[in-house]
Parts: sequence; C-alpha cells; structure tokens
Amino acid sequence: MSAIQAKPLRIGEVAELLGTTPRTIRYYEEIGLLPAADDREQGKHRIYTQADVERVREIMRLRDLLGLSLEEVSALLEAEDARAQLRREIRETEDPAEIKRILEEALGHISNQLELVRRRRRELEQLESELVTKRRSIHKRLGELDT
Amino acid sequence: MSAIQAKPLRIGEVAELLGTTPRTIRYYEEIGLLPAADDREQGKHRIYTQADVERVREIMRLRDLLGLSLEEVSALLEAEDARAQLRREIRETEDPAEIKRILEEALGHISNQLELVRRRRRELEQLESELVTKRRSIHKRLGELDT
DNA sequence: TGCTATTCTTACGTTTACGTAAACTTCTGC
DNA sequence: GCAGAAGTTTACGTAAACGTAAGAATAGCA
Repeated sequence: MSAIQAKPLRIGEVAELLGTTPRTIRYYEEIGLLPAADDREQGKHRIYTQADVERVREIMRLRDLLGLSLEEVSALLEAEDARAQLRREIRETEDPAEIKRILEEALGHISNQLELVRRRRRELEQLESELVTKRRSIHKRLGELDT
Repeated sequence: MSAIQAKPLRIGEVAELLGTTPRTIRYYEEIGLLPAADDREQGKHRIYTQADVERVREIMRLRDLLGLSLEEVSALLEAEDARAQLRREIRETEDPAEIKRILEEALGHISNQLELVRRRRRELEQLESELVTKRRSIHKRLGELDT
C-alpha cells in the first residue's frame, strides 16, 4: 500500500495544483489552519508533502462546499486532529471503556458533519428539481412551436 | 388557484421570517438586488408582498447554496427578470422564430444553472460518501470492542 | 390624540479573507 | 558560482457584506 512518497512541493506548486495562490496558503498557516513546520529556519522556503496538499484541499472544500468560515473550518479540523491524536493514543490504552468513549465521541462529530452535508445536499436537490421543472416547461413550449 | 393575497409585511417581519436582519434587506435594495418601489415617499416605511419575500429567499439561497457573490446573484436574477419580461412580450409577438429564439436563450441560462447545481451536488455527495465510510469504520471498531 | 415600537436615512465602522508592494534571501539550473 | 526565478517577511491595502449609532419620522393602537 505505501505509495511512493511524491517529491516535496514548494508553495507555488501547491497553489497552482489547488487553483489558489501562495498568499492564501501562507495565510492558512498564519491563522493556524496549517501546521507550521517547526524546523524551518527563518527565511527558508516552505516545503509541502502530499498530505499537506490534501489538507489544504480539504480546507478549501469545507470552505466552498459547506460555506464555512475559516474559523469554523478550523474548529472542525481541530476536532479531527484531536481524534487522530487519540487514535494514536488508543494503541497504548488497554482500557476498553476509554476506547469506547473515544470512538463514540468521534462518531458524534462525524454524524454532525454528515447531517450538515446531507441537509445541504437535499437543499441542492430541491433547487435542482425546480430547475428541471422549468427546463421541461420550456422544452414543452418549444415542442408546441413546431406543430 | 389565486391564493388570497397575504397581508403586506414590514421589513422587520420579512427579516425575521427569513432569519436575517432589516439591514440586509435594505442593503439588497441598495445594490439593486431588490426593486425599490418607486412610489414610496421619502421616509415612509417599506412594505413587502409575498413575492418580495420569495425573491429575498431566492437571493439567500443562491448566495448560501451556490456560494455566489451578490454580484453574481444579481447577474443571474437580472437574466431571469429579463426572461420574465420577454415571456410577457411573447404574448404580443406572432413571429415564431422570435419566440423560438427567446425560449432557446432561456433554455441556455437554465441549463447553465443546472450544471452548476449538479456539479455542486456531486461534490457534496462525494464528501458525504467519505463521511459515511469513516463512520462505518468507527462502527466496525465499536462492534469489535464488544466481542 | 398621544404613546411606543418600528422604521428611515445617513454615514461611519467592522470583519473576513485575502491582495499587493518592497526589500531581501534562498534555490536551482547551467 | 552565479543569474534569474521563486520564496520570505513585514506591513499596509481592499472588497464584500453587512453592523451600528444617531436623530428624526412613521405607523399601529389604546
């Protein structure tokens, strides 16, 4: 499974990949949405892994698709990060009650997100069906025109 | 069919109905998104019909659901208004070629919107299925915990 | 008719999410 | 090892979409 680690990217390449700008990526780091590599010396170039790219993509997706503010995205991702951390801790825990608690909390978060996404999807479907109806009506009139 | 014309509303009532504020509604009028009743004298209260409410609702829907800027919403609604106007003119036109042209233009606009909506919906569905997968994996682990 | 809640107008303020500029530094290819 | 492209830091700028405040006017109601 372990994919070959793609070559590290620079900020401009990441930006182009995602259809955004370096400024945006720096900004996300600035407000804590992206982790700042703590071993980067002042003035040195930032480097990004594939995982970093995915994270930025995820940020933009939540921002655009769900219309969340960056602060909301932040809260959401922090919760996810916390869960990821806990998942690592789980490996060292033997207490099944504790594991269960952690998993159930994660479940709660995911269910909440899912609710959000589903509500949005339903609203979009509503809008879509209204448009389809409109379109059909136009088609009908165009058809009548030919008779 | 003709529904009883509900009583006219004041700006605060409209705002509450839609979960927004009077300021927002005035702002939409200010930038031309909402028509300004031309018979309202300076200082008099604005009054809104049910149709007005629906228009504001539509604006907010396009804004939130599709993530359009108010300028984009404006362009989109102006196109719709123009079509509505043309539909009225159609009744006075006998030239079928002209009618056809108008209808086909409308069709184009609607199809564009539909594409936009569908793309968004598909993206949301993608996100949704990822969340479902995550959730299932957690459920599975919770299940294993009980054995 | 008077009271009070609501609205109006005007105008400046605010937040979010970056854009832009400048002066300097780091990388990378040759 | 150097030229040029890309990146860094700092700091001010900005556009969109309203928020807010003040002073005056209006509208529904007792």
